[in-house]
Amino acid sequence: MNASTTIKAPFDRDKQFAAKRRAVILSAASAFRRRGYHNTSMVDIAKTLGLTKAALYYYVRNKEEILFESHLMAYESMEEILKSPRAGKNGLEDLENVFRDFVSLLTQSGVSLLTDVDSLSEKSQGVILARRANIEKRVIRLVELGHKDGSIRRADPRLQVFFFMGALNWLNAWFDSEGRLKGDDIANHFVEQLRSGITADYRRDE
Amino acid sequence: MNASTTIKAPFDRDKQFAAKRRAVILSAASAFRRRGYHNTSMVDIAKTLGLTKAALYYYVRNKEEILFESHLMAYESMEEILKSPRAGKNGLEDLENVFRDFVSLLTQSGVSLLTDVDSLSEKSQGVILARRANIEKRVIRLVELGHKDGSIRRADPRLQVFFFMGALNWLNAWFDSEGRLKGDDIANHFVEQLRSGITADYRRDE
DNA sequence: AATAAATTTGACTCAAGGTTCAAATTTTAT
DNA sequence: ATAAAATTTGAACCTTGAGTCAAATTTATT
Repeated sequence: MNASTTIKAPFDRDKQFAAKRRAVILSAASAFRRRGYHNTSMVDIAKTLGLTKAALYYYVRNKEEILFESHLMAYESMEEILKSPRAGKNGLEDLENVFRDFVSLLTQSGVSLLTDVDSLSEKSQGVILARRANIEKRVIRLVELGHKDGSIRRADPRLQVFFFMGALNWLNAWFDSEGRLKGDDIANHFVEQLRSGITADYRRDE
Repeated sequence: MNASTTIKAPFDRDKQFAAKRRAVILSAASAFRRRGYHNTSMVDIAKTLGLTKAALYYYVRNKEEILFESHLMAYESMEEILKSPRAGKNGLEDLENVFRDFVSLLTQSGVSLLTDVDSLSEKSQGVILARRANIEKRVIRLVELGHKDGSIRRADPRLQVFFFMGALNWLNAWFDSEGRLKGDDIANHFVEQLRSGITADYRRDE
């Protein structure tokens, strides 16, 4: 087993380190989501991990880096969803699938969608906003696809996207304070409302 | 004109003071909305008003009070909208009117809907959250009204409301960085999407 | 013009919290 | 068992920004 340890050891180390670093960020991100970045101190973060403030600096350069990585983690997950095929029979269904996965991600995986971009340095801000813009653009493309194949009503795609992306971001404010709701139920409900709104009847327009 | 000044003077004073105080809060609220509460210093607020930090304390007790009043101002405007009759011919139309007014308020009046409740003292937090809950409850009632009169599809009214209230809060993140959009256009678009979602065709469900 | 009241300011205090670092502790390798 | 590397800590430092206050300035009153 010596052979295996000497070979696996350094690999394990890096993995352990990466895992712990990830734990730090996930835990912090969750706190940021609930209480906000500036209302969460490094001591808070350390305590919930059973560590000391100073120990955090073994895993991250500074507090801002945690915020940066938190944002990144969420966006990477969302990009992952956008990459996966899961194609329906038209643009609308594709969009529904993506949106459902977004909601499930945010209600079940522990990944947090944050909004505080202004607490980042100018540089990081640029990276994060670009990332977000990229995701938005891809979602907008899905909508435009739906326009073309006739599955989605024609209108300013940008506005259409902003409207329902708001529902995702607003989740932070109320989800899990309403513990009785299952993530999947929310996802299904939201998809339905994304598609058909709230009207009961069939008439288009006035 | 002496007679008028002696009579009007004390009244004018209070009015001027109140007006200036209001200006402080509105200006600060706008900055809070764009940059966030903690990324806006008292010096920042003072500077945009052509004042000194110390002068602000002539108008408010402390920074938190500004945040509190900012929240309050938005919620009062929203309650105002909810109070006004403007009744349509069913629950859905009532809701549409309210929602349209909400969007117009937030895109045109300078009133800002903030989300940072955690930076308030426990006491103020209670007041603000109660206020918000009250507004939500009234909107939920409108939805339930629509359920009863058959104008709104039956589903968990809470979830229905959370979905489209998200669109309001998300406005902060993108509106006025997209300067070319008129507030009324957004309001109309959003009402349409609130009602009918984005699907192009008439079929209900699958 | 003189006085009083209202408003604003500069200079200061103070606390909170992010960051550093040398030393202590724990874990791994030989 | 011992040395080396990795991890954690306590005790500081340091910056930022909120809040205070007596004095200065501006505005209103007689």
